[in-house]
Amino acid sequence: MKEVTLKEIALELGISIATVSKALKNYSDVSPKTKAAVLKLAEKLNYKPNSFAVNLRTKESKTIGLIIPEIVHHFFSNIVNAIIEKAEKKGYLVIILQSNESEELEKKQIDLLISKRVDGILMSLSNNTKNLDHLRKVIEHDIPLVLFDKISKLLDCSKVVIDDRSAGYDATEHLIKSGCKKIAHIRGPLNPQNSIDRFLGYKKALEDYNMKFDNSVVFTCEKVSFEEGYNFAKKIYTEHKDVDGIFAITDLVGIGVVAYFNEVGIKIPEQIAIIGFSNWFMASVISPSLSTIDQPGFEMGKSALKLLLKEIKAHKKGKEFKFKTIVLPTHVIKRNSTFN
Amino acid sequence: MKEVTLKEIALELGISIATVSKALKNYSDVSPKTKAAVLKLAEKLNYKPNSFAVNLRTKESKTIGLIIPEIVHHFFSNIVNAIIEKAEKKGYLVIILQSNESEELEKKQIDLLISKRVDGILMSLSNNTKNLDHLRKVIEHDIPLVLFDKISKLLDCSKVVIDDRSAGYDATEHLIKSGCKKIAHIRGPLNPQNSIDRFLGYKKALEDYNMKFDNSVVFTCEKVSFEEGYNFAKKIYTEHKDVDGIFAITDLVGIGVVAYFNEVGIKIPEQIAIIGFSNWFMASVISPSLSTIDQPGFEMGKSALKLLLKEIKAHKKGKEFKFKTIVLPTHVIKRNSTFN
DNA sequence: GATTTTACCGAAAACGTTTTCGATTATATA
DNA sequence: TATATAATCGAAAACGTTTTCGGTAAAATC
Repeated sequence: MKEVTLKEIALELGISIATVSKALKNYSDVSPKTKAAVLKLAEKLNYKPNSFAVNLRTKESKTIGLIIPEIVHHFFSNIVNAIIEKAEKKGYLVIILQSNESEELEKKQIDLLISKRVDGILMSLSNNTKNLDHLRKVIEHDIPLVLFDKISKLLDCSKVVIDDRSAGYDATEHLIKSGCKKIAHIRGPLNPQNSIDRFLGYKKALEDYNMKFDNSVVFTCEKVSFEEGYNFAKKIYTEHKDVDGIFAITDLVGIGVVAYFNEVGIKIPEQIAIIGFSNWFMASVISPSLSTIDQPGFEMGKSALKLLLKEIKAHKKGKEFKFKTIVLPTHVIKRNSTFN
Repeated sequence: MKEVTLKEIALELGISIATVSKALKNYSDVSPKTKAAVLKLAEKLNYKPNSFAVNLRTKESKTIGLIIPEIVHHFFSNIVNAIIEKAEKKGYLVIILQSNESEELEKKQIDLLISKRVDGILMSLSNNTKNLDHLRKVIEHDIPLVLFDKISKLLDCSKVVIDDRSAGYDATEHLIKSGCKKIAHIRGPLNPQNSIDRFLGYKKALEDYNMKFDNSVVFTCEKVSFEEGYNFAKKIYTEHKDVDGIFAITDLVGIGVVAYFNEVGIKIPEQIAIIGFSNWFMASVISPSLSTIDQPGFEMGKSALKLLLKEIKAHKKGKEFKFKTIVLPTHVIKRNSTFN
C-alpha cells in the first residue's frame, strides 16, 4: 500500500510541496481557497504525515522512555497505567523498558533510549544501581529526566516521591497504638533510598514512644518477595517469641508474613499485628485483610509525567527549567491485621 | 550537546560520508585501513547514528506497538513483561497503549500506531470491540499484526491463544470430580470469544457427565471484577442453595466469591467448591488458596512476539508469509478451594 | 498613474542516513 | 606492454518533511 505524500497532493493540485505543507498546518500565508482544496484532497487521499520525516526535520519524536524495575508489580503497573494514559492524551507515546533490578541492564536501556532520541525519560531506579554515570549521561545529553519513587538524591533533576521516612513512622506508630510492645521490621535492601527511609521512620517512631530499638529484629530482604516474608515470619516465630508486631517493607512481603502465621495458627492481630506498605489490591482481599500504607501510584505517575512534559516544553523553547521535587502524601489504611 | 554525525567524521578524516557509512557497516568495498580509522574516530567521538534519519531512509522504526485492554492486571502485565523483554533482545522497542476495554480508544490507538509507522502490532482485543474495520486497516496498510488471547476468528492474521473451550471443560470437570452436584458459572461478557468458549466448555462438561444445564445459575459479568464475584456469590447463596460448585471466569472474580463465602462462614470446599481461571499470583496466597486454570501469559507473550518478528522479517524481504495460529496448553491447578 | 502595502506562492536548503553506480587506481593476466 | 580484473572510493539521489526567504501579482494608498 503506497503511502501518500505531500508531493502527490502538490502534483495533483498543481501547487508546490511547500504550499501543501503550509496549508495543512494552517499557515497564514496561504489563501483560504488553496487551504480548502488541500485539506479536501488530503482528506480524500487519507494523507498522514510521515513521522520519520517529521522527526528528522523537527528533531523530536513525541515519544518518551520509561524504565521501571519490573512491570508485574501492582505498584509499578499502576504507575505505568497513569503514564501511558496521560501521555497519549498529550500526544506522546511511551516506550517501556524494565531493568529487572539490574544496574547493567539499566545502563543498556538508557543508551537505547538515548539513541532512539526519545524526548524525555521517566524512571525509577533499580535496587542495585549504585553508579549513576548513565543517568548523568542523560542529563549531559540534554534529555529531560524525571525520577520517581526509587530516586537518588545525588542526581540533579526533577523527582516525584512520597515521604518514606514519615510513612515508615506512621506505619510503626500505628502498630504501637494498636498495642504492640515489640515491633520487628522486615526491611528492603540496603541500597535504595526508600527502604533506608522507611527504616529510619521505624526507628524514629520507636524512639519517640520510648521503645527500645533492637537490631536483631530487623530483617533485610534481597528480593522483596512473598517467600522472604514467609521465611522471616518463621524466623521471628521461632527465634523471637516476644515480637507482637511486624512492619513489612511492602504488601507482598506482608502477605507472606500473614500466610505463615495463618499456617501455624497464630491469630492476627490478637497475637501478632502486621502492617504492610503500598496498598496492593491483593492486601485487601486476603484474610485477614492487611493494614498498610497507601502509596499513590497513579498520582505518582501522573505527576512525574506532568513534570516531564513541562520540562520538555521548556527545553524545546530553550528556556531555563527549575527542577522540582514533588512529595505526595500517604496515609495509613487500617484493616484487620491490626487493631484500631 | 552537539550530536556527532557521519559528516563530521568524514570531514575530520578527509573522506566522504558514503565511505564512513560503509566503513561502519563493514562493507567489503572499503579498505581495512580506512575501516580502522573510521571505527577509531567514531568510537572516540562517541558516534551514534541518528535514528530519525535511519528510520526515514530504511523505512523501518525497529519499534512495535502493543495494545492491551489494561495493564494493571496480572495476566496482561505478565504478557507485557515477556514481550518487552524479548523484543529488546531482538533489537525492538515496544510502545504500549491500553484500550481500557473501549472500542473507540482502540481505534484511535491503531491510528496512532499506524501513523507512528511501527514495524508491527501486537494486540489483544477489548471486550467491547465489535467492529473490526480498524484492524482490517492495519492489514491493508501491510503492517504485520498478531492477535493474542482476545482474538477474533474473523481476522486474517496470526494468533496466539489457549483452547478456552477445553480449559473451561477441564475446570468444570475438575469440580465434578471434586464431588459437585450442581455447578454454577460466573461467565465473562457475552461478546469476547474466550468467555463464550469457556462457557461452551462448561456446558459440554455438564453434558458429558449427565448433569443438567441450568441457565439460571449462569451469571454474566460486565466488568469481570472482584465485586461482581462477591455479589454473584451472594446471589447464589441466597437464591440457589443447591449450588455446590462455582466456576468463575477469572481468578479475580473467583477471589470475590471466596471472600463472600468466607464472610458468611460457608466452608470451602466442603460446602461449596470454587475454581477460577488464569492463575494469578493472588490466587495462591488467599485462604483457602484458589484452584484455577493455568493460563501461560509469559509464554503467550513470547510466542506472539516471535510470530510477529518472523512476519516482520518476511515482510521486509517481500516474501509471502503464512499466518499461523498457536494454541498453548493449559492445565488445572489444584488447590484448597476444591477437593482432590 | 506611481508607489506602497498586502496576499499568496514556490524554490531551495536542511535534517542525517543509505545505497547505487560510475570513476579511479592498483594489481593481475595475457 | 596492453588489457582485464580487482580494490577502493565518492558523487549524488533518495527518504518526506519544515521553514526561510525572496518573488510576483493584486490591492490599497497617495
